[in-house]
Amino acid sequence: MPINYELIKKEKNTKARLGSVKTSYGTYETPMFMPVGTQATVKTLSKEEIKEVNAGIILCNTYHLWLRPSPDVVKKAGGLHKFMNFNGPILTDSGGFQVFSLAKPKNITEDGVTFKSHLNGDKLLLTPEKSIEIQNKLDSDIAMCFDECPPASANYEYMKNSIERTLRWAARCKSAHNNPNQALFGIVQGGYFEDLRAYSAKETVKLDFDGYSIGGVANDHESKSDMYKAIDYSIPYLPENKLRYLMGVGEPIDIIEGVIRGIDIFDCVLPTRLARHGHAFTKDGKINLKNAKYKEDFSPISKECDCYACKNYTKAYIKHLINAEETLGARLLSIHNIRFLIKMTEDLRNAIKEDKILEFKDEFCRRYYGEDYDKE
RNA sequence: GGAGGAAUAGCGAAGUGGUCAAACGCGGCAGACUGUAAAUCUGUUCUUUCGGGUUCCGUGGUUCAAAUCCACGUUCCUCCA
Repeated sequence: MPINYELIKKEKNTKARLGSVKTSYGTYETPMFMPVGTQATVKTLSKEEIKEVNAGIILCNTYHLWLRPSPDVVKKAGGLHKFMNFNGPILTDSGGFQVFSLAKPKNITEDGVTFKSHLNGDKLLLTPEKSIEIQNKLDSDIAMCFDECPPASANYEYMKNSIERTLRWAARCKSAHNNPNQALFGIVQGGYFEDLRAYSAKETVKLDFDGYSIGGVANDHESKSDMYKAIDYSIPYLPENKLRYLMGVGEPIDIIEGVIRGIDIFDCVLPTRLARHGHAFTKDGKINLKNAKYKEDFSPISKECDCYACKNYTKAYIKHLINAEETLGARLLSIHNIRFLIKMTEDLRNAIKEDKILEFKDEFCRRYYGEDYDKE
């Protein structure tokens, strides 16, 4: 068994749960946030910096690594871990999200999905078998089934056909999978339709995967309440003894709401992308260091943050770096933002231990959203 | 001393009689970003009590109408002596 999830404790007042994941690189507690490193790099961070923010698993992408440098190069290097010199667990996304971000609906057939390479325009066919073959070669610790990630706005008819196909693809992924050191996760889809989420979850679980994820959320400017419903519709059918992964979600409040609903792991590009765009998470809300008011602010982003950026640099300096497009600025903010989310999941784990998850949420939101939260 | 050329918004630079408060880029000010085609994209950037007001080196002039044409001046650049 490449990974082993153990449920340690259920929180008293919600569906939140504390768990641990045993991997060949050590044991990690959940809930946990996974930084995204699409192209075999958490953008701007060295492996030492990834470790220093106390990241557990990180995520890389099948589609991107397929195009460049190619799975064969990674295999020759000795697998993803050796290639990127990262000695921690790695999850690879299947390219399913690229079905949403790159492909047009007409490019999706029973066989797979036709992409136009974003690098050189080459016509490419990604199938469940191909995705698994690539992930096998990449030798990640957790592979994801190749799914269609349909837009949230898809109608019932489309969504039903889509999840049926994704289920057939999941079965194909499972039979194609032959890397004994790699776990394989199934993906629940179904948009915001209660019966489709339930159906997708039940049928995916029947196929018996090493863990389950909920996909197709936070991808189409949907409302937060819709997104939370999609989780609520799916969770009851997922087994308690397996890891639950909410794909692509990473706004602080969404992580909290996800944890409350029984999610164990999250991934999101937000902390690193926001960093490159000059924004920083703080307990008092998200701030934009590009704003003129930080020009002479010689205090750290957050006095209560234990990250490298906050211990060593001021807002004024980081603002200057961002304004001057110096890479150190993006790097310091990436370290800070990832650490912020990871620290938040550490705090969430403590709150679960003390059965105080709702209090934690209230306290967090009161500071993060200020008066706006009290009005609700 | 002589001959040419140029002066446009914070900067660079289009525009060479009306459709010009003036393209575009940079800079400035804000906003967006959720399994990364994203160190990207969007808005805004003379002034205003939103009716308008005041602009294209300066001063006069031509014209119904001037950033645009004419005269003089100022400054800068190039070449010749």
